[in-house]
Amino acid sequence: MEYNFREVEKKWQHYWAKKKTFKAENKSNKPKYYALDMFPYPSGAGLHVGHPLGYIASDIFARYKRLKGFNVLHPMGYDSFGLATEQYAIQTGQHPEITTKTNIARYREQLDKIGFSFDWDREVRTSNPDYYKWTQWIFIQLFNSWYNPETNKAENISTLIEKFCIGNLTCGEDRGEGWGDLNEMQQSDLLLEYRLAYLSNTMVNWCPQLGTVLANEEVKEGVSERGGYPVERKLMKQWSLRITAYADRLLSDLEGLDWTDSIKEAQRNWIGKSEGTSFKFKIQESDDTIEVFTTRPDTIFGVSFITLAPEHELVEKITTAEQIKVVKEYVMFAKNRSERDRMSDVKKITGVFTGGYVLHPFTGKQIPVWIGDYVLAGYGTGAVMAVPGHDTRDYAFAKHFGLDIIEVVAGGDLSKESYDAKDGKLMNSDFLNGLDVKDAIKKAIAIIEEKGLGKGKTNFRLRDAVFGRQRYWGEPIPVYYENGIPKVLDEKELPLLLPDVDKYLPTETGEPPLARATNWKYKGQFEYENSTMPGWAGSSWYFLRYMDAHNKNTFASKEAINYWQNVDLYIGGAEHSTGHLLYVRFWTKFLNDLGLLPFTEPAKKLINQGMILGRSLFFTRIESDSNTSTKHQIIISCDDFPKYYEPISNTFIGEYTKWHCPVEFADEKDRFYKKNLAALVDVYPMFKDIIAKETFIVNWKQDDKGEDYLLLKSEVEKMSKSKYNVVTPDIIIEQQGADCLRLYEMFLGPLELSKPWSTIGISGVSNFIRKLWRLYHNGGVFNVSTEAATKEELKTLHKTIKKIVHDIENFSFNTSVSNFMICVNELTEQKCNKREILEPLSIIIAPYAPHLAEELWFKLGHTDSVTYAQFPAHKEEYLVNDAFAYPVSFNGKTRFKMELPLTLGIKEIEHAAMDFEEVKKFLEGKSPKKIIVVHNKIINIVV
RNA sequence: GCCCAGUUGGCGGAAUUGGUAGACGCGCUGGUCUCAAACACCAGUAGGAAACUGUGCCGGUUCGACUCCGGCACUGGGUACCA
Repeated sequence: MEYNFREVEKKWQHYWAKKKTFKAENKSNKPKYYALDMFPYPSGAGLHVGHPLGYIASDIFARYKRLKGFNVLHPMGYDSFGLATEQYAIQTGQHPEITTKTNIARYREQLDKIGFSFDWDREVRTSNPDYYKWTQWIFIQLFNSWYNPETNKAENISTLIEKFCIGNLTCGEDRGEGWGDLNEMQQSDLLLEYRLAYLSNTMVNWCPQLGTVLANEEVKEGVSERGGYPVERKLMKQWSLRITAYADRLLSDLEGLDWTDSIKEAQRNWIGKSEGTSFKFKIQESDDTIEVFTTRPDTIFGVSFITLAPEHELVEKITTAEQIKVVKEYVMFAKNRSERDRMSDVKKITGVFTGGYVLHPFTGKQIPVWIGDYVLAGYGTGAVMAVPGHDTRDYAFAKHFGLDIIEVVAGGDLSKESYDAKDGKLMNSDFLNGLDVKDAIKKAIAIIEEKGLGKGKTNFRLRDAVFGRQRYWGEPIPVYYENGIPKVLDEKELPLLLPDVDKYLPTETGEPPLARATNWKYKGQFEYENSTMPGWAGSSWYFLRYMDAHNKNTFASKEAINYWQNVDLYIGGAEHSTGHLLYVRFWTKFLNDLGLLPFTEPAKKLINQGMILGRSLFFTRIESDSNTSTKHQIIISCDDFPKYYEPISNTFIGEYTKWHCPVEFADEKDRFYKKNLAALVDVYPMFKDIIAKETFIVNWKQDDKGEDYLLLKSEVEKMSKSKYNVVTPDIIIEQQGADCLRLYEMFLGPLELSKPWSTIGISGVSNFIRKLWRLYHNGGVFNVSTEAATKEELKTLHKTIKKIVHDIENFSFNTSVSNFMICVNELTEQKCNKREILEPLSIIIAPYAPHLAEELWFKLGHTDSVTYAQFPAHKEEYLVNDAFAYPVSFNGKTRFKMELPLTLGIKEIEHAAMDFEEVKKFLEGKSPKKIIVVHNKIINIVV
């Protein structure tokens, strides 16, 4: 009887669920291990073959750790608030909650079929009120906290009020009076400038099509990450989180983390720390000053103009009467440019002269003040001292407008380009002349500080995170407004439930959907905040909830947190490197500041699995003749391209276009058969429009059986529903089994590498499974002997154990599958069916192919699950060789092998080599210059 | 532009971290079994007739380089006027 994976896999999945095999206890004598996956957003498309890649890896590791005697927490849940579900709700009117439930059910079914060892009793869903109650609770803590720079941590807002009361802190230049003199509104406004969750007028990324603001990392190249809609800058009153308070700690704590360098580097770049100096230029004939930020104070004598951001507050003040018209026009132009426009013509230089001047602090010279949109309002002071000689952007601006370029650092050729390198001697720079750049920076700062012109300052690129979304399907922000003053709900009043609305669209007046909720008022009278939290809110702390998923009194009990600590292994996609991973680190540090967590980082080790790419297939079409009234759409096979191709002009005759063919309609040779046309149109109605047209001609080809087909063009791209290239794991599980899928996904290559999905090699893995099964069977009957194993058999087993342990601990799952194959090949060769070998083998393969392992374990006579067996240790004694076939090389080129006992010393090996016939032959009578012998490795003879 | 990762047979990929390049698997070729196919099994498979040549390209260090160093090219990902 061959291995019946369908029956076996079902049987054990049932067993695990019934016996709660993977239930993790919050108390145990065993050491703990927390293996976490980034939880999925349950979309309507279901799980595709890319999702399980990381899940399989972490599952193997979790199962391995159980076998090694650890108490393992390996949970799974759903990031179930989000835009896609809401867009679907808008289109169909179906409540997002229903869509979410359906999608989750489908995900769960798919996950179960792969045989993961999740403790499902701990499942979390971010859209469940039981869960988002605590997301809201954390928001309230953020609102009630400020960041004390003296203690370098978050503290309750009361300690700030105290400082105001005793006058240690002033209430701000424009307020002047003491805390007690401020009215309630003024006090509220003042505190909002310090709270970690705060309301303010900020420049936000507004996406009109989505009807909401977006965080910086949700905007890619000027369009929204989801949907690809244009984004513009807009000043809006918004909730934000003061992540910038943690910028320095987020940066410095990266050091101790076992994360990949590329992720750490991405975070460093995103945080963007830059150290420099800020100092003031006095405006001519005015008491006002313009403050600039620079990292190159050494180039102070190279300043030939000042550039302000169009939004800079002094623009109006400094502009002269003659210039007022052009300046106003320019500011309007800059404001109305969308983000994408601005980004797409970065090289286009725009700006205007204000007519105003500032005075150089050292030379007293007049310096013109310009406005340019290459200066960002949100960074530094929104003003730069332009040093065209030594800054590329300033140089371009100066060249474009014909402004002076002064050389102050020797070493470049300023007629061609600016010289930005921090290398060379200062010139034309008064007291800095002759100094190296490094020393000049020091001296310049010293003198600027001495003269009281400015001081050293650190800037971050990181912006505070906009936290409100003008959308429905998210956590309501637990805030109400009393006389226009924002106040948070009492903890006892949580959760603030998401109200029902008649439509999931903004109101006629442009208010967010929550404004549609009728009778939704705090205590029946105060307006609630009607924006909701962003998608990343719930995922910023979910790893904590798994520790104690059903706790009604707190987000997770102290005992649970103290036992589980932070995540030992976190696996997920690299696309979350600057979004999710920064926020979850931020929240962890914040909760640590409040004394609620005993650790400051969420995850000790992080691995990014590579993306599994899809292989898209395309119909290719040539539009025959664009001049005649009837255009013929000729669909051709891609290997017919040359017939329609004009090699001289490098173009197709007529217009060439392509469109996706759903991959499941093609055979393994990328052929689409005419007989499937009706089915294609049936499943994908959009093809009807294209194919049904009368002007549509298909150049079918014929295979050897005379059947009509088209050869499709293939390309590798991201797997997505819209590209018709999604492959779900379901078919593979149905045809080859879950263990096969698990092994195959690991066998594809290193976990971190991106690779296109292809099932071409899967038969090798499925053969391996059958071969392994056959070791334990003879003619279909279970047949394992108790005879003692031979030396060779023991060597095969122990060699394999050693390699597998090494591979797992280095997350090299692809090579461990190879090693299992080698092991099974050797044991088959040895005709081994000894229990002494096969029983340990069934344990070490259990993390990879758990269903198969359980079945073999059961057949070996065990009554409990293999999950908690003991992982065998390898014994070196079985691995010792007594001889080694030394490769003998001449000048580094390997020529032949020579078997010698390992007991021989270096000198003896040398002698043995010189006596060897083949060596003599290669030496041709010459004597060698040198012989290099590396014990157990190589013999190299230099001639 | 900048940052990161990568480049090895027809293909996915190995190489104990400086010591036999191409493990393992796919594919392909030939064979056994079969009326035939599937499955399974056996043999071969970097290129070259060979000497030899071969890990993206050029150079270096070394007895010895896929591995280390310098320079370059290409591919993929991230980021974008951050002063």
